[in-house]
Amino acid sequence: MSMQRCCPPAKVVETDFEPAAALLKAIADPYRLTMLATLASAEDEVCVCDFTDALPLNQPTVSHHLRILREALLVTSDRRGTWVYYRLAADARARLNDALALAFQKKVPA
Amino acid sequence: MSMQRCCPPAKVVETDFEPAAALLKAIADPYRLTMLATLASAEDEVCVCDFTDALPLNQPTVSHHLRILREALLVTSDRRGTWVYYRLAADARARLNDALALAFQKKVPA
DNA sequence: TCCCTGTATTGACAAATCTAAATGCAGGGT
DNA sequence: ACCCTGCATTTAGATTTGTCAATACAGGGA
Repeated sequence: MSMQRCCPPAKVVETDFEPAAALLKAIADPYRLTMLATLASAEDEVCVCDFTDALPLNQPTVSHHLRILREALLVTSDRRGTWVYYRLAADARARLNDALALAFQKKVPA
Repeated sequence: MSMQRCCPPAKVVETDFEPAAALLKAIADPYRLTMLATLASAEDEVCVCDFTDALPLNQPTVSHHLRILREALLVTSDRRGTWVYYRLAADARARLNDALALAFQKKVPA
């Protein structure tokens, strides 16, 4: 005869996780985490030149990673003269926490 | 004459972010976030068939995403008869929080 | 003005990722 | 034994991502 059902059918969540996934993807890279951690640790702006000096990456690659963080609105940039300084966005940590929380929120009680 | 230095040289963090980045990369996908959220919301195991039914993905693709979560140790699987059930790893949330915290920890006071 | 330095962008390439078709495997029913 | 169903793996193709070389741009100094 027919096999039993596998289980009480579980309800697959229907939230749109595209924005959260995009945000998490922006930080899912060792060099970008290094940049974020440096900005967080500095609690102040950091010159691009510090990254190009310290990281084993060419300057365009550093720019590329910073751009990804910038477009995710996790950092802001400020040019003063020849140099460009990056700063952690004020809500960076909160937005990442929220992305995690979105995935891990418990079932809403009916 | 010589230009001034850009700034008091900022100290770029030297932590190894490879593991944290790998963990974050495992969840940086909308479908995998959906799966995690479903497992978290269910607070119980979920049959693979629920995902293949609910998601606009073919079965091998569902298996692929589940494998990535499994290899990141974010979920566990358990076959019972024909069906395979997935469950959120007990420390999944904690490990992700730790990955974030690693990036955002403040400068250690000297 | 011209040059020089720091940063961003463009273009090209290799590697990784996502997806699906085909196939393999495990376990239950007959 | 055989078949059927659910899931995993393999293979292949398209897209995305990370990297660098070359180039462009911005701003300061001479």
